[in-house]
Amino acid sequence: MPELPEVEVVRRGVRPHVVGRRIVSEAVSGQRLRCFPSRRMLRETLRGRRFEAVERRAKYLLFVMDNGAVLVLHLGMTGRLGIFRADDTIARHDHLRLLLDNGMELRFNDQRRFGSVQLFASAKELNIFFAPLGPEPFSEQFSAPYLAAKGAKKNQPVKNFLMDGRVVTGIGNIYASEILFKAKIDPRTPAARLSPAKWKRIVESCREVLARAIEQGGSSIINFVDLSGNSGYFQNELLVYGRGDEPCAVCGKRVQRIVQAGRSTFFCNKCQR
DNA sequence: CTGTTAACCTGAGTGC
DNA sequence: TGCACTCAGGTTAACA
Repeated sequence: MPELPEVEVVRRGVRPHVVGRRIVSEAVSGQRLRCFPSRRMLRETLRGRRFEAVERRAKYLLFVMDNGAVLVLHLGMTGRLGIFRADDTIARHDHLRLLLDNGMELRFNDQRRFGSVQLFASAKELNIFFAPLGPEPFSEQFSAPYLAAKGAKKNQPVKNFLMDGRVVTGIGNIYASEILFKAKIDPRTPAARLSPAKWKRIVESCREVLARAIEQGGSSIINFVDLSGNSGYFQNELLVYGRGDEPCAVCGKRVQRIVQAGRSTFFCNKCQR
């Protein structure tokens, strides 16, 4: 589920609940996630530590602790974070619970277990892990010339190119379709065939679509909710995603659904060339 | 190297 | 009520 906007909404929601608080104890489900630190590692690194900051890189949430360690969460497709009272009922798929020094508990729930939990001892270790990642969409480095250079020899469809975290981070299956609709570019176009002007439209559309989605609290397609359990609103503004066979909002022609690299892509073959 | 497929999981929805 | 099947916001190893 969560792409950049949803992860950013979660970050903004969780930050005021944890920064300045100390971790009293940790509890885990024992269920297998994509990555999960050992109980011992969790205890030794986190117990008694205070949260100093909550940051985001790509679709990862970074909890920076006062000992320099960083707890890194990835929400996968169905991951959620919530703040609960310690005596609130534990839900199915609550995989990590961190009891805070104010009696509240930060809980990470992930139904499909595609999410991950990682611990890094320092920012240096973290940087090694993040080294392969491309730039953030809102960074200066992310520009039309950058994309043109990166895509110069790629025959890969531009939609899949944009979803590659080594190219640019945070764009997933929903926003890739929305961004290309806004930029009026056919998602099947090989990256190498895009003109500088089209790359420029892509960069602008990325920023506009993602910024608007953050403003609207993200998109709730199946189960995304923020820290307070509220849905986002951006799903109401999705122009093509999930609208196969519906009329295009701009020209009225039917929106197409195709499959690219195993994922659904939605687009208007009249508006997007 | 490049690009696609399958696999990792659970659960909701559909059609019979 | 049940069964078989499809699909879902991500990532990544394996494959051609």
